[in-house]
Amino acid sequence: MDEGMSGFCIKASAAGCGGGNGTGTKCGRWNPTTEQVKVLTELFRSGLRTPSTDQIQKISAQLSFYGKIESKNVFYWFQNHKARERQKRRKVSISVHDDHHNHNHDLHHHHQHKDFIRQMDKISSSPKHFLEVNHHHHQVYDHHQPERVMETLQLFPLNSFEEYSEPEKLMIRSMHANHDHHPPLDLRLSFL
Amino acid sequence: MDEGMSGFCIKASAAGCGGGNGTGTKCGRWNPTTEQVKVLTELFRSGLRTPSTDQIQKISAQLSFYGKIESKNVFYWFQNHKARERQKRRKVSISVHDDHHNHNHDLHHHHQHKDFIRQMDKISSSPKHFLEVNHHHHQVYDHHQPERVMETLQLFPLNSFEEYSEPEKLMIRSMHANHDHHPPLDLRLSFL
DNA sequence: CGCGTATGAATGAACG
DNA sequence: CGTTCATTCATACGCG
Repeated sequence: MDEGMSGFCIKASAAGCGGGNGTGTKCGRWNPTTEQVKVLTELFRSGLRTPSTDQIQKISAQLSFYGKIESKNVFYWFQNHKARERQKRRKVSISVHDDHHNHNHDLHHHHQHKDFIRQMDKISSSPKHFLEVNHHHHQVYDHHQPERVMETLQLFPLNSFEEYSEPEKLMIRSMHANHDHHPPLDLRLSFL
Repeated sequence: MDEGMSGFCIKASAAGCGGGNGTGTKCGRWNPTTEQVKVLTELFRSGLRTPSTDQIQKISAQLSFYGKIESKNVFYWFQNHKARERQKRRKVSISVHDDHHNHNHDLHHHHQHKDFIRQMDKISSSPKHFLEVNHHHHQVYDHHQPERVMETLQLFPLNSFEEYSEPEKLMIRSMHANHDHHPPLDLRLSFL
């Protein structure tokens, strides 16, 4: 995943931040200024927890006055702040009422989705090699599909058998019943 | 994605969760190996976005060769990858443009596209409903604060430049309503 | 100077 | 599906 590629900029590219002025602007990750933090904190304290897109953009635009910032930084900031508050809070609450040992939680599995996921587990965790993922034309209502290839990709040095034909794995897009009956296409990852 | 695909990897993903529990490896959640990620990414790149049940099972069966994996992991992976790609693209935001005070240097910028991509904004939340700066109700966790956030919060002494007028990349995408060119909403942090 | 902590960033899992 | 939650990874920073 190119874009998903993440984590960190490789050091080599470190210079690219603000233009490489050597003033210590590191490009690795956003480092909020105290003013930025102050504003964000104040917004948070004012009750804002999950800003919308517009809010995020406005906020980051404003905060850019104090220094380099991107909207994703604002997004992450709120996500993290909220999460950590909850996290800390949770520790406290655990000790608060640590009773319930017999929690008869009526986990209402109220939707197929969950059931579906539930069923889905365990099905294929055994080391079976050999696959033919057939993939015919998946109807794409998605916008661009650069390449609708994936015609013959094989994932491994095929050598094995596999038998997953249980009748109970009818899930996934159960809502759509979008079943592709094994499309006669086996994908082959040649590069592997 | 873990460790960098740039080679130096950091965390050698836990090897064995499935085999035996002896190693005390915490198997809280699936941690894909780089090979698994590579395959999944390749499939995605090949155009696969919403694999069918059968495809999911086949894929996970194959990927199990590289390590523990369940079908639902594959399912979620595609869901997330698809969603995040869209999300990323959807949030083309403004902050990428100038850095007011710091608009110097335009030397050197030859980053690998990787780095370049990083510069782009991404992520944030998108409004499902018409939004106001005011968020109505949200999760169960936060429902204390006076839910009236800043109707009019401005983050600075309003002398800062509002250079939203860059016709170039300024197409903040807002899928729903809520655009009067300038939402009558300008944040004002009175307390600052 | 080497750690422990705070926090930015990423992503698996799940909800509505 | 888009959004949100939870957990983890990576790193900047401060302490001793």
